[in-house]
Amino acid sequence: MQKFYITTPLYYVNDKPHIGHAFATVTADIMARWHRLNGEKVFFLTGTDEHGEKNQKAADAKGMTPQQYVDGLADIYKGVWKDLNISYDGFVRTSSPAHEEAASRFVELMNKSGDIYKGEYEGWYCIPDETFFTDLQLVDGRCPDCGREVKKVKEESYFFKLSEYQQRLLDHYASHPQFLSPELRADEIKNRVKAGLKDLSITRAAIKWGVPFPLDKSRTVYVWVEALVGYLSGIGWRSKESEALWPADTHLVGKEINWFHAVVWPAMLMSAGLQIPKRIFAHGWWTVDGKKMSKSVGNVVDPVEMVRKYSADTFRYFLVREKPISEDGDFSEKAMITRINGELVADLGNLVSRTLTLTGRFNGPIAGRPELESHLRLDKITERMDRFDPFGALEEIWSFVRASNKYVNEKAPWKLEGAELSNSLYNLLEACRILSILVSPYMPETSEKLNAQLGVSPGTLKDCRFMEWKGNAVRGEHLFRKIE
RNA sequence: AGCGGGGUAGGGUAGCAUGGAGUGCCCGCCGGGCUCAUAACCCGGAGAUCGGUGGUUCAAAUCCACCUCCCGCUACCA
Repeated sequence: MQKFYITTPLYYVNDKPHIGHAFATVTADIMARWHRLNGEKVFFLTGTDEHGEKNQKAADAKGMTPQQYVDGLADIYKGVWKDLNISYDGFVRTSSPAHEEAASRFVELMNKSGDIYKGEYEGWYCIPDETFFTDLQLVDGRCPDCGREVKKVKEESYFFKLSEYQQRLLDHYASHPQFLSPELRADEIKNRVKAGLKDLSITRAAIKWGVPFPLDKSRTVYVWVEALVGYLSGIGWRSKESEALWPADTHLVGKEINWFHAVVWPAMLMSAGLQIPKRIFAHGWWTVDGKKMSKSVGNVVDPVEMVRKYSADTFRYFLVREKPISEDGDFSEKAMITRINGELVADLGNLVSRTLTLTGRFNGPIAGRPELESHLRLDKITERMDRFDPFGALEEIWSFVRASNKYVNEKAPWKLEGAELSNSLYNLLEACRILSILVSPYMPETSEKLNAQLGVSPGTLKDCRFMEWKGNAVRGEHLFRKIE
């Protein structure tokens, strides 16, 4: 059986999830559900990145231990994913003992390869922000975040010989064109790697809330290096199951963390002697009402509120329908309402509604010839999904919805009777049944409702063709409520 | 500054690699049809000097050069 292992980023838990987190997680969920429909052995991992100074300080301020503090945050994430109907198979937390052990073991493997050495890190440090910057990042010699003065700091540190992997990385990119996805991000990474790689400092002396560095327990492992290992610890690295799942098929990541996944992570895996994931897919960002989302502007979109207001299915639908996964796009409730009323209510909901009303008026057996089948482009839908394009697949699915609505107008079943009426109903009912399957990764609850009204059991991709009608259709409530 | 991406009807996009009538899609607008359907559905129409200038060519949204505007990334900030 074919397997499919997909991950979301392990979210840094400095706050509750916003639309960006929801977008990545919903997208990964849709892909996971799609591959399950295809009969594959799927493992869908998400989780939280919980170490680092920020969490330690936040915990101190609340008089809690860091562990207590991040426990609460991890629960918030899990709660939101439940609200959004996320079907994850694993949830990895970087503060868990299993993860710490895995991270430690990983560092030891890198060390065995001779890729770790002790050196000195030098950088510009902004004391109030507690952040290091490189020469390039400074703005007029000052902190790019707060504009205050920075201080040159030297710190003893262990390094990973990232620079030695330049050629192997470039070779890998060349021989695995899909690895850097989407294409428009590929050159960005290739050119930067071509320009040369610096070794990566992988320990922190000052940060206590982290995984102890195995070669020198007075330090902790740099959070990034450690968090990446979460993709292994999250599937129980070195267990039988993890052997069958690795390498990951897709790491879905935000474009801002593409570097770590497309450069640092494969180099680390090469060093540790492990296989490289098949695809790193960098997704785009959301603006909100045309503006960059930020707390200070106060336009942060809360997914929980959207679910409460519009339902999980409609919010999920909007997130993947409004823009291509790889592009940036704008979120507004107005745009969402337009999509709900126009595409869900008027296209899909209306198709089901008119089909079931017409069916309800007919008493005879339902059978016919597949006249609508040529409008169903399952090959195109599958091709889009294979390219990690659930947005494009939705376009194809909707062209079938439109063709079906058109079929109703052309056939005018209300004027037909007998075998011709039966034939038109057959086509519409089969179209609805197939649509229910195709839409299920995006809107699982809607698919269930539709199946119940059609009187059919959930199908798989194999059932997405016109067969004999075997359902028992009874008109029920509207699938979607129009937003006035 | 370096590297990368982009500027196509009122808005959003596809098309560009392999040049061939401004061709497609969604929203909005105008008109018509239908009456099964949540005034939903279907058909038709208006609306674009394809960011600008110059070049290559019989022919440029598409290729080349320059200009201009917007955006992203720039590694120890997760």
